[in-house]
Amino acid sequence: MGKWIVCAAWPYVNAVPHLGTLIGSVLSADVYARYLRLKGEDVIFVSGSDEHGTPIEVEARKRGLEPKKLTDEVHEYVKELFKKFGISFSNYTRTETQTHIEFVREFLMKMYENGYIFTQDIEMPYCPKDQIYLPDRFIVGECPYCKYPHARGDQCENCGKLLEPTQLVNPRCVFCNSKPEIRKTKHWYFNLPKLAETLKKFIEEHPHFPDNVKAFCLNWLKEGLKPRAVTRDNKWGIPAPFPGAENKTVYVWFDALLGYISATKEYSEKIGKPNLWREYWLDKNTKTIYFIGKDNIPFHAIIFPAMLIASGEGYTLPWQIAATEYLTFEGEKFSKSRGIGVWIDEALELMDADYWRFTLIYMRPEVRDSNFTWKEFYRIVNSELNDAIGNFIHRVLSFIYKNYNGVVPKPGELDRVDLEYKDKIVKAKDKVAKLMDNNRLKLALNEVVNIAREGNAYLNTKAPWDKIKSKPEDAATTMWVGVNSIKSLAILLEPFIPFSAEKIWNLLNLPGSVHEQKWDSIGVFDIKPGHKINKPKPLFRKLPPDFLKRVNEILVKIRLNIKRPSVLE
RNA sequence: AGCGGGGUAGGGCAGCCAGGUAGCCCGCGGGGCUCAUAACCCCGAGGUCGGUGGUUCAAAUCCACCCCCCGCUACCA
Repeated sequence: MGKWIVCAAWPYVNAVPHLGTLIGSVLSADVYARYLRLKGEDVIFVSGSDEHGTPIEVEARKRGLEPKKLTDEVHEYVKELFKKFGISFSNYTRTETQTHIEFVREFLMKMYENGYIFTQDIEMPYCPKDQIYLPDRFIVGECPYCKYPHARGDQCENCGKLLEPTQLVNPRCVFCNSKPEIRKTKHWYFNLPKLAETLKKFIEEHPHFPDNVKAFCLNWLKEGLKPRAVTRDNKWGIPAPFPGAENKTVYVWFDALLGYISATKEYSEKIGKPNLWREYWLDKNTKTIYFIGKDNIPFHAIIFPAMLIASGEGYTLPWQIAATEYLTFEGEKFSKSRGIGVWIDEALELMDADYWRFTLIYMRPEVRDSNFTWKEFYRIVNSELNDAIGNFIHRVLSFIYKNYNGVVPKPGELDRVDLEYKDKIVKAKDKVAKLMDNNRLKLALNEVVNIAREGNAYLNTKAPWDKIKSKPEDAATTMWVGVNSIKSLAILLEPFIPFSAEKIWNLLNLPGSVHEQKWDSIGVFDIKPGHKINKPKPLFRKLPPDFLKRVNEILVKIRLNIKRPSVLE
């Protein structure tokens, strides 16, 4: 048994997360954390709301609110949604907690004391009307190359050229359209180049990072690391701890990444063992795994390890980075402003959590972007979840219920077909585990569905509905194998669809909870003859044939009626 | 533009790192079954594996170039 910290990227709470955010970080991490627990590992699973930074400050200002008021409400709302999705966090917190703020300030001071922080004056565009310094992309103007009038300060979306804000013709503040002026300001920088060699070694010699993460990072390193500003002139954020930096705040990335540690610390405090977090984070044998989207790789594979090293405290460095590609929605990018996509609160109004968990993992963008379509959603719910899994379970349980009064019959000797099916389940235990270990959650789930498919084929081959008349002992054997395989199936399904797995456990009338079972008990057929099961009822319902025609209309209604925090209206 | 990843039957995906007559699910055509939620099972049709060239006895797999999609390019997070 080993110590694990499972980390899910912190959702930025300027809005309700959409399905892509869910599958990329929080949901994938939950599946993995649940799997580890079944394996008997010692797991702390953390995440939280990332609530600082310019976009939130601006979003709040637009609504005439204090940023804290905005994030207070959105945080509570999102936290509750994740609970409904069955995300089994040890601690889901936020970056505005006292624990986090103090931790970040102390941590950055250690980096400072160790000589990794220096200051530099730079010139930044400043909006005199809004009284904020403007990041490049918050300045718009005409592209000097293609004359596109809405080019951003970092890049023209029309011609794709990379730009400097000073190149824009007629530059304007994206919020109020005033002309930005250039002001000089002092900032505190993290001396990344100082760690270039150490980081190169860390990544090159890393035994677990996937090839794409390695290649990406080594390329970054090859081009040379640049110092990175740790401070911002924003009002909203954690006050920078450095001497002379009293009016600055901490750049949101240096704050959010440390949340993984501070959330563990807070968890320790909550359970009354305030020093427990050290036993995890300061132990080199603790495995930390980060579930993130592909855009986040450099922050987790380079900047975060660099910070951990610079602190000099001996924190355990990332053990694995499980980066997903992107989920698109009906062929387009999710877009809040254009209303493209489904947001996780709306999703729950439409279907229960397990339907989403199942379909999203089934579509998980593991090696390339994948596309969410309602057609595919409909197909996966109806043919995979319902027909393959739900129906297999229901056929076995209702057969036992009707023919044996719900009592598991006494099996005869297992024949070749019985043994072959049992063997498939035993093999699936290792097959699924191996895929999970390699972060191929989608393929792992597919293997689990295969067990149900094989189960259906097994039933057809054995035809207990005939045998119960001609050779009752054989029908009894089939049902004993069937009910035991369903027990294994429940455990295999637990990481993916925990609510339904628990329902199966209850239908089987087994003691305790499926969540507390052991992975190694998969393939162990220990339900004894004479065991009484509960009255079966179908686990899932199918989407109606007109679903695809009606889904947009349904969604419109959901959007009209949904109760979001007032700050988001 | 540079760097990274991807392009495999109508749809969704695996195989590629360790080359050996292309595999899974859905859909489609045919058959079977009737325990089960019109569910289940079996058989079949359907692909010159983005393009071109190369290495090799043999290339989806290795190499080169090209086309298309996605991401990153350090002050969005």
